[in-house]
Amino acid sequence: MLKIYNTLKRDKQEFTPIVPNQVRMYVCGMTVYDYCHLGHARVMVVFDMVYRWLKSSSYDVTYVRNITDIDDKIIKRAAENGESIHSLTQRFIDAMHEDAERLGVQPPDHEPRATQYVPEMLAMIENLERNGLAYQAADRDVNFAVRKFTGYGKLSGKSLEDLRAGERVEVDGNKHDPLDFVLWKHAKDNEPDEVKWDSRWGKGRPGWHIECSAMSSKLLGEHFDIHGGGADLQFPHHENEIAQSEGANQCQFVNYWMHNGFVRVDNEKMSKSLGNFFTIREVLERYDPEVVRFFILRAHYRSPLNYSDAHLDDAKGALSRLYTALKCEGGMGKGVDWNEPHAQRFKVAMDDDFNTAEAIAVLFDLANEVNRGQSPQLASQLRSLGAVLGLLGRDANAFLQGDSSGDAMIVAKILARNEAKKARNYAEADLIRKELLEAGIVLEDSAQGTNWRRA
RNA sequence: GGCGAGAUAGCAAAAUGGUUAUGCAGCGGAUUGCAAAUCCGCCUAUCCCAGUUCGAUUCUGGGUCUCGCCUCCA
Repeated sequence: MLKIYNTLKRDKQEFTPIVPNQVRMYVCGMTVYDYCHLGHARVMVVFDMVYRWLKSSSYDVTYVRNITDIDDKIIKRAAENGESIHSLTQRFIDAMHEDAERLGVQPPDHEPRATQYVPEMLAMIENLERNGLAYQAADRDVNFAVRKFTGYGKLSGKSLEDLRAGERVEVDGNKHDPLDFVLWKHAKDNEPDEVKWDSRWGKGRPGWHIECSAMSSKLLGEHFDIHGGGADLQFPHHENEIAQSEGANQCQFVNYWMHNGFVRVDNEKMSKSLGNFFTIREVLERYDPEVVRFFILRAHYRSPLNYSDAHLDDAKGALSRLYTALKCEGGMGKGVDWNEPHAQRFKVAMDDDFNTAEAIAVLFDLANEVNRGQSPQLASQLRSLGAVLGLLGRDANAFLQGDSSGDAMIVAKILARNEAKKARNYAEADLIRKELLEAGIVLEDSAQGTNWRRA
């Protein structure tokens, strides 16, 4: 029985889908005005893992991850670049897809873009206005009246009083309450036509939060199972989504809220505003994408994850151990035998709020068994369990030898060394091995011959 | 200031009211021409102070420290 930590209840709960055997899941994706960084990689990988586990558990899953392709930063960046909004966002959407694919992230079932759902957003805002929860202010922005929605703060555990006491909310004279947030931004003269849509409140563009409410209810229905995103979206974004969706549709919005922890650098949140981020592509220049995926999944999704080269080096070594065990596999994985003890432990771990750290520990125990008995069956099991997490999909040597440029030279050196060994010229043999080691090539002699891998 | 999360061995990271986490690193042994890989064995741990308990790293209370949200953020 799957249990999920539900932010809404602050507790692990048994997962019961609204419709038996079906799961509808929405995850907040990226705002596309720049390359994705490692924090974005974590969201994509974590919810990809959730998606895979749900499917592996025989659920029929509909997974939606949106793309925010209209917002202040996008407008600003496009203006700076002297390029159109569409050209800018398309460029970074393409880059995001490239990054995601390299990290082994499966495409969601739907990837809606905000700009394609403006009519749905306007319809929702009309609903809110009809229900007395939205108003057009003097500056012609349409705002959500936070005070009119009972239950505001139930996700983030904040009360309106607490929030007001914060005094960090900038006072906007046009809002009835400083905490009211914008649903529809009135068009400014200096903005390009590309970001202006007609509406009964005048030309304008959507606020940030409304897109997720509109797109999720359009694609998944007004009431669905799982909504996820980074922990920083809990407030205000997800809180506001709840207010909008429940305010407009008059029914429960989401049953289970999931939030993943941050990627940190030197114990600090990795973020664009702090400037301490590494883009996915920067990291992938130096590390194998599977190492990065493994690094992310080795921690529990709700825990903080410190990024450093040392930690990625460590992950690389650990993943190499798993691939080394795979060398004795006969064919490729034949599917998981769920009755096998390791698979059962794996399942228990995954069903316990997606405890991938524990599940991966089981993989290492299994690798040890494989190595002890040189069992192709268990090796196949290891590969198949890895596949459930989107790991261990490659040929063992392909992973261990990595970039195969220079293969011919390596093979030639190994042949020369074997000749020297045959002639009992160990000084020469060791010299060749040392040379290769300095080039990052480690040799492994065995009864079957000499194998090599990259250090 | 308000609200929330967390402190586990050299590093990383799970779990648990009593019994091996796991990976990397380290130490000893097997194997090897020597190595590497692998196997066997070992070493390091639960922030501090009270309380509950036969027994707490785990539960409760207090403290210290760290991180996050309260402003755009995955």
